[in-house]
Amino acid sequence: MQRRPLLIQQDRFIYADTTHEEYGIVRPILQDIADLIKTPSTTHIYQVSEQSIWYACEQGIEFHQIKTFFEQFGKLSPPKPLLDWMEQQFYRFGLVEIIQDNSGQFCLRSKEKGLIGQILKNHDYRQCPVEEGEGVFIDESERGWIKAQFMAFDYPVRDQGGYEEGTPLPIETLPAMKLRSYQKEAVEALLKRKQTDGGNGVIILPCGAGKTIVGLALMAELKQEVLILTPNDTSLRQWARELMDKTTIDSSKVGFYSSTKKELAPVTIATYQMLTHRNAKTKKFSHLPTFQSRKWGLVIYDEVHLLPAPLFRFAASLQSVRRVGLTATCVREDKKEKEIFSLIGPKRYEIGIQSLERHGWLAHPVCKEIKVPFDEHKARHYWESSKRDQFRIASENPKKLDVVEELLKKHKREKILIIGQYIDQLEQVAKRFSYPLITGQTPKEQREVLFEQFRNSKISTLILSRVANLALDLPDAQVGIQLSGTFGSRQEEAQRIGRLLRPSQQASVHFYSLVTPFTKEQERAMNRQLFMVEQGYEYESEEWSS
DNA sequence: TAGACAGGAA
DNA sequence: TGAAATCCTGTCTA
Repeated sequence: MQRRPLLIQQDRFIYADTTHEEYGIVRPILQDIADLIKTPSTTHIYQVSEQSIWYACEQGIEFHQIKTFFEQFGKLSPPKPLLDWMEQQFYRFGLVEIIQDNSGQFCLRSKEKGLIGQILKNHDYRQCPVEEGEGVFIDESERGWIKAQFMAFDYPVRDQGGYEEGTPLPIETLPAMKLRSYQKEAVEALLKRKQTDGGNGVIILPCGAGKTIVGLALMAELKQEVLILTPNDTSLRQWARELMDKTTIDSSKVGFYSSTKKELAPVTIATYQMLTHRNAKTKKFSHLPTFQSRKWGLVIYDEVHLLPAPLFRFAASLQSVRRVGLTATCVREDKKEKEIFSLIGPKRYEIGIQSLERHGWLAHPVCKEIKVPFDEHKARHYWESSKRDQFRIASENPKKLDVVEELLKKHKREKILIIGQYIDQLEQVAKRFSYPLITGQTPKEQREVLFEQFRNSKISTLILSRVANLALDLPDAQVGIQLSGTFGSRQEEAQRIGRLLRPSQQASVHFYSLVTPFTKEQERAMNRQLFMVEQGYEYESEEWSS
């Protein structure tokens, strides 16, 4: 009993001993049923959540299998309350369904009597006959709303209502576009159960793994009109470019719907903000109705983790349309994860950096955390400052610049990106090392010029503010130096490392994270690093001394 | 008709 | 927790 790797607690936390010989066996299973929360030294702390269990259900895992797993690898026998709670979650999954009967009417049915009335209080629905439990007829347009209501009470509804077909659109991918094996798998995972609940969901692929390609392949499979929603202008253009390059579609069939142009076309690419915009006086959505007027066969939510809350209503109104969310990061940190689960769909496909690296599609990342202590003067300043200012003071630790100097020397033949969060700090770096700095203030043309020079190796090093997080047109680099980061989001880390990992001739790339030890910044940095740990990599830690 | 810029939003 | 970036609309200029 004693020599087992897992400590399973009643509070849904699981402590895994990473030095244990069996950790390699339990890790993949843990990742299927729980979320990684913290990684202090030789322990990985996981947490079981409602969604992590539903995901397991989705994968076809059964309750008794988890129970056996816990019994086999737990130091102690698993706590009964936890098992009961988990069993309850398994029971909830699939308890409520939406189906379409032979006459085309939608029916919401529950295996448990009274549940529908309890959740949809004050709403009268006509009873519909079911073999077990109870059922009511609902209107097609209510599907999204109803699913969201049930989700609010932790009942995930299995939507088997199928889809309406969109307006046909002839589109093929060009022969030159070869799908990689995992891209093919992703497309199949999404479409495998076309008629029921298989045409929607989330696909998780690391940056640089070709999410757009998966989108194009889906379009070519379905051959119906498409609405593509993206977070910004750059990815808007990116989608258009890829469509032109890799499919048979004519540019007259592709429309931009953004601040400058407002075209609706068989393939329409719009920004999220466009859809969320409200009229200042009437408070009504300015553009939503326009989008609802067309018969889409597919809606693609690019970077679905950025889906803004007001858009959930739009998403809810489009439940009869096939939809796919594309993202590079686990959506699960987001408080809105449940809405994405119920309105876009469950995770259908995920592949990690490690498997892509093994096939040579991504470079091998070497991540190092360098601890840069304050000098005495700054240390005093830090401790005397208010809690509010401490994070920034630690982030802007001037000693970090000395480390940057060392790193620049060490990697002088490689292309380097220096990334930071505070403009003041970045300006200091730019001044000291005489490299160009790009911030949100930098005009677009100037950015492009600098990117081009960097690509041609005319400049070896660029200094970037948060513009780096989502800018798709940023060229490849082999070294990333993170001076400071935001309040510990894995997403940010994912984007920044992903930036470097884009397929390149380089076998490995280096990512350095500069952190002031024993400060607020270090706590946050630990959370950010979870991203790579989750992906199966470890950060090496190093103390810097001058 | 296009672009530049200010101001507001989330 | 807070700073920075982005996108939208409307207005002005050429």
